[in-house]
Amino acid sequence: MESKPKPIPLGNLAETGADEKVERRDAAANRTLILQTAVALFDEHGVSDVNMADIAQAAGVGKGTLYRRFNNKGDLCLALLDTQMSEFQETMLAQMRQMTADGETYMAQLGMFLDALVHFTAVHQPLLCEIQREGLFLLSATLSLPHFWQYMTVSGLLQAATTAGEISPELDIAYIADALLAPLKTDIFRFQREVREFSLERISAGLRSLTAALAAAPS
Amino acid sequence: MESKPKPIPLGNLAETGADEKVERRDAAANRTLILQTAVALFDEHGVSDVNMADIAQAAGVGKGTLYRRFNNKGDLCLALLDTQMSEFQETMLAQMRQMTADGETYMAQLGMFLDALVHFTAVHQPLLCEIQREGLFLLSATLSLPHFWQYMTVSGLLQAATTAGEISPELDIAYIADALLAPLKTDIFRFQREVREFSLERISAGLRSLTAALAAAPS
DNA sequence: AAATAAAATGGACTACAGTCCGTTTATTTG
DNA sequence: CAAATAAACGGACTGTAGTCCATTTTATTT
Repeated sequence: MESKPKPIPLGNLAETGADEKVERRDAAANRTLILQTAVALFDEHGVSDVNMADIAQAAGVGKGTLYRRFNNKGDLCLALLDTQMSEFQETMLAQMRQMTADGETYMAQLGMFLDALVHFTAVHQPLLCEIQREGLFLLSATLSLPHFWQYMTVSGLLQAATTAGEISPELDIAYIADALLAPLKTDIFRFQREVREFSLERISAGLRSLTAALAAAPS
Repeated sequence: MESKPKPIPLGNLAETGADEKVERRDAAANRTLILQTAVALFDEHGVSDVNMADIAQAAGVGKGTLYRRFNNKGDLCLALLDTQMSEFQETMLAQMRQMTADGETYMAQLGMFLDALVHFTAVHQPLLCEIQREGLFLLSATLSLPHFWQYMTVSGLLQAATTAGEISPELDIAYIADALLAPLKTDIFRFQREVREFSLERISAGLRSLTAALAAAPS
């Protein structure tokens, strides 16, 4: 368990190593072609109404080529979200650093993070929905990138809060981190938005009330 | 919003009305035949390794017949779970009545209910997994039966706890009820069990710590 | 520049979900 | 009991995900 007050998620979410073989020129060209085509189709018809065959055809490549780059639609969507996830991450880290400098509590930082995450989830819902449809979530923890770094951030902040005495040391941080993020999984999030018709503010407030309860409970 | 201290979920989960047309004899026979066949196949190969065509063939009926009774695999699994859900429900209601009689708090009852639900989820995980795979969850709130009555129970208890002054009246009960149930959705539950390797006790304890925090926080 | 090896390509192919509709069977009515 | 009607039936059919592999393209070596 990391006990550093400041969690440091991985930098670039897509390529981790340095010894990665360079991609052949035609392959690289096709990757960008596919991504651009996918964006165009998604914009026109909506993410859920576009299938892999459509993308392959529109991009003028075979299905084999498409699947060579992206194992499934979720994988492709993950690639489309990569940049924005990195930016969001950067912004959050900066904000948290600032708040620490301003003497704000870690639980306050957690509240801020969850608020921001609610908005991020709302904005990117269609892509996140596809990303989460796959078993991506299950594969060896490391592989659901979105959940992974969200989890790292939340558990890092909870750990820091524990060390700082803001919450009880009895709490199971690993569990609580998952549990706080659970209602932001797209199926539940969509259910709350579309069926229960909760506003984003209501969802944010609900999550905050949970963190507030944790902070207020006796150790 | 129901403010009764005791939530009363619907009795029989499958058939609600009284004016339901009687099923033709061959249809009824096929339904039981299909269900029995499905159970046998599920037992032999595991729920996830059996598809609808397999079931139809093993039962000696056409796919059309199968789909006429059950819209999809999740629907079929829901039918298989119907009895056990009703029993679980009955047991819980009885237990809660007893606890109320013994002067236990509603939040204590909530803890008990969540504990039991963790075990129920673990035992029936494969079926629940199929049930939740479908958009069943999304359709008009009423239609995800498992979630629906779990939600009714939890929100009912929270409401009662509020009235009894056990938790802050500021809390958004509808939100909290969803949020407490969210980590028991099968994708997250399986992730915690299989990847994080959490024990059932750890999961129960984690949920309890959340309810405890709610109960302990000032109003 | 030609030969070779490795990687990439396209589209046919398999597998499964779910639909459709012409035929059969149970039930009701006369 | 026979005819009429409505429900149920079976399996062919469509649509989509994802795999496979013979062929083509790129990069490397001589």
